[in-house]
Amino acid sequence: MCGRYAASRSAEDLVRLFEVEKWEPAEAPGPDWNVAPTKQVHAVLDRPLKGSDDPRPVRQLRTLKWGLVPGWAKTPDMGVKMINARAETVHEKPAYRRPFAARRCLLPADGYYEWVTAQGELKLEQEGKRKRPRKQPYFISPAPHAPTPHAPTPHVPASPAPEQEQPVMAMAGLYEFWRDKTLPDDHPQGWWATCTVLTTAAETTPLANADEQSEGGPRSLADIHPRMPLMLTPDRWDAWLDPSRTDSGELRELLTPPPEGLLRAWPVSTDVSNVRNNGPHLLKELPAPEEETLF
DNA sequence: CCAGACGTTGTT
DNA sequence: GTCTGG
DNA sequence: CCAGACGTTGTT
DNA sequence: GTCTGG
Repeated sequence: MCGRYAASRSAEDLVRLFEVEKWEPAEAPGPDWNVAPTKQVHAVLDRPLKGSDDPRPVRQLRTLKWGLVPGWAKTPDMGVKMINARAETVHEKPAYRRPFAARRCLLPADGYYEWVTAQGELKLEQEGKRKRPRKQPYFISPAPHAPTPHAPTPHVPASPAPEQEQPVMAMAGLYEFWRDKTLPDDHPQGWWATCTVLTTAAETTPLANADEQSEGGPRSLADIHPRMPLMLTPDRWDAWLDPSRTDSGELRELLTPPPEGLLRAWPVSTDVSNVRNNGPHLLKELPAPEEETLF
């Protein structure tokens, strides 16, 4: 699944990578290495401009709240549960089918986190020997060879071969609007804009960094967790975002998992487990994880 | 007809 | 055990 | 997703 | 809002 991720890129970088035409710098969330449900996140979407007569969709970078609240929800607390949508069933679920048909987005990330609980820890917990099982967090992100957009970099003519930067992980998402009827019509927070992350079956093939991982570590993403966020490679971004696409079958084809072996994973500090911790150090590989019994 | 769900994941 | 906050 | 709370009253 | 279960 995907219940925590990192999104540290600046709005300016995202604008360049996704060829965004319209965005509000004042609304942009700052870099966040510990994005949790209910937080504000960057989203890329194609939509007619707010308050414009022109119906043409415009590529925008907008700020959404993670946890989709369906338009018909009486209270917004439903969003807490709607942080993920299964790609296999998203076209038919009551909460997701409308946004799937009309409100698709990309959620840019550096990568995401998963927690692995060792078998022995659960045993110790039920025996009352441990109050809570220890969990080893992992950070999973696109390997340097993963496809990256070839958008023109402005103001850098004849630049030398671009240094291999960390590819952006564009997660397939849906967004929705919800009206808070307890607030007056003109209230600035009268409308919520929320989103969810699509998931798919985790890969069972070797990790992109399999060679560098220690002997007892995970060999595939499925070793870490049975589900993973659905990453869209750049060749699918336009089609996924295009609101004029309404054919459910065609849209579902876009949700076939990306080529295998694009992602790498490594253990990170348990600092990430507490949402109050933040910073680039959360992504750092643990030199000596205690994982002998994990896999 | 009305009431109630509407979601995903992991665990035993 | 279950809900809330982040 | 994980961590942390889970409650009320009166007093300074 | 819309579907399912009873």
